[in-house]
Formats: sequence, structure tokens, C-alpha cells
Amino acid sequence: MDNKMEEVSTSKNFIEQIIDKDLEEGHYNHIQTRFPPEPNGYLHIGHAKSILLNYGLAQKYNGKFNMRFDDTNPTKEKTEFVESIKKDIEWLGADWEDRLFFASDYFTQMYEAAIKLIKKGKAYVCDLTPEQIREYRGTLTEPGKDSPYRDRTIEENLELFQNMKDGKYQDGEKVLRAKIDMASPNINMRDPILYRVAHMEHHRTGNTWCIYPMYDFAHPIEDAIEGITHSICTLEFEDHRPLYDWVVRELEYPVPPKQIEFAKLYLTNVVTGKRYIKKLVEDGIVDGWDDPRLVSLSALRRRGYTPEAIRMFIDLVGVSKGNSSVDYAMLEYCIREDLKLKKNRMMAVLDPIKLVIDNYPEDQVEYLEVANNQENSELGVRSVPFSKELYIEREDFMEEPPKKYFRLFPGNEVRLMNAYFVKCVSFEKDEAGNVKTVHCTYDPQTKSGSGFSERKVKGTIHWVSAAHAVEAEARLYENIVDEEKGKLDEEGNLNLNPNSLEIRKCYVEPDLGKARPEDSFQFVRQGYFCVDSKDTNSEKLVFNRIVSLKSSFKLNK
RNA sequence: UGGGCCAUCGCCAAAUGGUAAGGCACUGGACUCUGACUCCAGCAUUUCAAGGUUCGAAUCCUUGUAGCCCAGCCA
Repeated sequence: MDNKMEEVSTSKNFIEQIIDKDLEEGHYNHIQTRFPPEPNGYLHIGHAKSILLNYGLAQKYNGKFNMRFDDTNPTKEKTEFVESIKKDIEWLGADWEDRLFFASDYFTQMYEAAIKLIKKGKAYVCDLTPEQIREYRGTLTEPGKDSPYRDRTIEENLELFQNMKDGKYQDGEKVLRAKIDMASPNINMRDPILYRVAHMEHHRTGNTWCIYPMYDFAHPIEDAIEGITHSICTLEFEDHRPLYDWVVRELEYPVPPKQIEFAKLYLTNVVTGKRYIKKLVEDGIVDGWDDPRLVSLSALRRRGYTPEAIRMFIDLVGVSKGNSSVDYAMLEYCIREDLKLKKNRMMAVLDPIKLVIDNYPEDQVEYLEVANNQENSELGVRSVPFSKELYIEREDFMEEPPKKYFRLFPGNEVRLMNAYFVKCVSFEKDEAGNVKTVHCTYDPQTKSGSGFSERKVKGTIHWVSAAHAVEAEARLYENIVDEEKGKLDEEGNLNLNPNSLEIRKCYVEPDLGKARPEDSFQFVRQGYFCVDSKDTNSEKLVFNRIVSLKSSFKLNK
């Protein structure tokens, strides 16, 4: 229809351009990608970029997307992490169908691949200690020197490697190394270690193995075995690509997979470093890996973020090779955009004062019919009780209003949303001098939906009937890292935002009393909230704020 | 004089030698029974810098500058 729009949206990122070229030149006749996490922690928003990028590419090219756990180092990995990772990826909507793999399933093939290299004279067993290996490796500016064990015969290497596998050596005693070039300017090519000895129980293979392959050796093999065409990883592996290609070439795979690197996602005012998250958890600053202030996928889910919003966000952010840090506001935009038409707009008062309608009958209750979402009639209507005594927001009344203040102040008239016009006649303060109660009169002619148009009012405020309201707890979250001070101080510690969590007692519409964990709503003028899915120490309903609404009017405090 | 990568608006990011897309943010204004939403308008004479090639350069060349990554038997 609109070709111009089409053209704009079809601009391809650099990875798609590479793939197009590969297909065109006949390097591959299908596309296969994968997401290969090590099960050593929880997934966060940064991983979502990789997952969605790989999955999206497979979809676009009618290819396949594999899920693969890169579990080649038993010292760090746990089944618990495998489960949480699977759950998060399913939640995001990336479907690996029946292709769930583990690097550990290929240990035998990797072992055989190592033997093949030894037989080709491309790998040798080295007896140097870890310290010696480091010394022999040279530095960034100086070449390394050959290991004295570099010229062992093929037969000797074969036997020694067999012994490694058979558990005849202690951890660290011997390693298998690739024979490449100790003088290479690329440190990764200075006879990198292929296999190390580790007498350690693996979460899947138990004690079957006591030697484990290193990432640089294992990864290309995993990709080749699975028929991966494009092995997409982050920028820090760029220097490893020559080694990746070396392994693939020496092992003579007929359809060599190709590694492509892209820039990781960083978000402003947010902590993604494992080291920092761990510290926050240990210091009790957050209540775990799914604390709603974090950006782990489980935290975002608990906070009320939707997979749709995250997909939109990743899509908006794009893919490139430049290190960058995306403004957190973009993530917030995505969740607002997603929830806008999907969620009911409810009235909730987070900082209550009382409003009494002096001329409203004492015992009268009216049930007002209210649209759940004025912009989406499919969400239907509900009925909201209205009575003489209401709670309204403290900020919606001012004794001495500044200019352009449209809400309640003595003598001013506003609309109670979905109900009547009320005019402020007086107010009461408590001993501390804080406003406690506002008295108004209402005009029965001005009922919502009556078509009354004799006079207009500048402000509309939300309310909740005091006798019917349900008491709840609202948790208002902000970024955990202090925006003003930046991320780290001189000593490398995080500057935390002391106001990252504010807990408020609040009153919500009676309908909200029936809300279930993970249900989410827009609270008029307060933002989007989600019922907490975790047991809390509170008996009350707990609402987590997903995101606040934008506001162009700020009260001067 | 180690190697690799990168540099386009406050933040992401297109543009592949033909005269700087788009989104976020921000700023005006209109509308409004949510100061939201929506709508409309504005927002890079210039692409890290300086030279050069060309009818024409963000794109090519030269020389600088800034940033990121690499010396785990981690991934």
C-alpha cells in the first residue's frame, strides 16, 4: 500500500546484509542460528537482544533456531540455571521447537576431533604449569616462545592425551594445545589450550569426563555439528574469530559455520554486570535476582513488563558494531505503548486525603458505569461505587495554588472523573498542619454521561469511595543506579539511588480487590501497576509499579 | 611502530560516491471527563579533526584524535 513506509522498514542491518551475500554467493542454502548461553546465571535484558536477534534472523530467512547450553565448564554451571534460562526464553517467545541441545552431548565428538588434530600434527600435550604457560605466551607487545613440549611425536601426544582422559593426571598437570603460532600478534593464536583436566562433577555428564574442552575449541564444533550457518556473538569475541576459523578448517567441516559479532546492549541507569548484581543481592539491597528494580528477565516479568514490550524495544534499538548505551526511557516507552490499549484504567489513590461532599445524601450509594479503557471499547465496562465520602490524591488539592493549577483549591470546581463536578467550600487540617479533609458541594446536573455542557471545568481528578475502597500496598520503583552521579564512583562502587523503592499504603477501587498475581492495570495518572507474583510478607494486595506516566505538569515542592 | 574493532543530533540508528531516514528524549501548539493518550509543528547546511581525490564525499585516500576489546587451564 504505502511503498514509502515499506522501504523504510525494510532497511537491513549489517548481519542481514552478510547473510544475503552468503546466500547469493551460495555459501549456504539454508539459515540456522542459535542462542548458546552458559548455564551459570540468570538472563537479563542484554541477553534478550541476542535471543531475539538469533530467533528473528531464523524466522526472516525461513531457517531454524537452536537452543544450546554451552556447558563445557562444570565449575560454574548448574541445572537450576538451565531451568530458569529455558523459562525466560519461552516467555520471550523464541521457539526452539525440538532443537534443545547441550554442548556436553558432544563431548565424545569433541574428543575425537581433538584426536584428529593430534594426528594431523596440529595439537600437542603440554606439561607447562599455568604460570609457565602465561610466561611463554608473551605479552601484548612481545611475541611468545615455543613450549618445550611442542615437538612431541604424534604417537606420544596420542598416548598422553589418552592418559589425560583416563584420569592419570591431576588438575592443571597437563593440557592439550593447538599448534599454531607463538609469535602471532593475536594472542588467541599463540597455541591456545584446547582441553584441560578438571576432576569435577558435571551437572549432566556426572563423572564420565575429567577433561573438558575450552570454549574456543568447543564452540565451532558445536556449531558445525548442529549445522549452524551464522554463529552470532558479541564484540569481545572478534579476536577469537581467526581461531574459530582455524578449528573449523582443520577439522574439515564441509559447510563451515561463520562467526559474526555485534555490540552488546547497555542500558543507562541500570546494572547488568553479574559482579554488581551479586553484590546488590549479597548486601541485601535487593531481595534477589528477580527484584523488580533489576533488569533480569525474571525481574522485568515480575515487575509487569510484557514480552511484547521487550521485543518492541529490541527491535527499536537495532543492531550494530558500535558500543552504545540505550536510554532507559526507550524501554519505558515500549511498555507504555504495549499496555496502553490492553489494560483497564482504574482509579487508585496512592496518597490519600478525604473529600466529603457536604450536600450528598448520607447513606446514598450510586453505581456508576465506567469504561475500562476509553480508547478500547472491547475491554468493556465496570461499575464503580460513589458515595458521600471519598479519598482523593493529596496533590489534587492545594490551599494556595500556583498559577496554572487546575485541580482543587478553595472556591474552584473540578470534575470527579466519571462522576460529578464538585466545588471546594472548605478544608480541615490536622495538628501537624497537613490537610486532612476537603469539603465540597456537588452539582447533580453534571453527572458523567448526562451531556451537561453549560459550564466547563479545567481539571479532572480521580477518587475512590472511602466506604468501598480496598486497602493495598503500592511499590514505586525507580532506577537503582543514581542518575545524577553516574554509574560508578572513583573506587568503582555503584552509586545507588536511595529512592529506588518507595512503599505506599493506598486505596484502590473495589474491583481491584479481586486482582490476581501478574494482572496489570493503568492507575489513572499514576502509571501502570502489576500485582506482585511473589509471596510477600504483607497480607495486602501488593502492586508493583511497572512504569509511570509521562507528566507535563510538575508541582513545585 | 602489538593486534583487532569502532566514530552520523542529548540517546539508539539509516544512508553502500548523487546532495544527511526513522525512533526515543526534548520544545511549542491543538484537543481532552486522566496535565495521559492522540494530533500538528520544531529539533544535524552537516557526519571525530585536518588535508586530499572528484562535477559531486558521511561514504574513497592521507594523517591525526577519541573510545572499546585481548596477555583465564572462564564463556
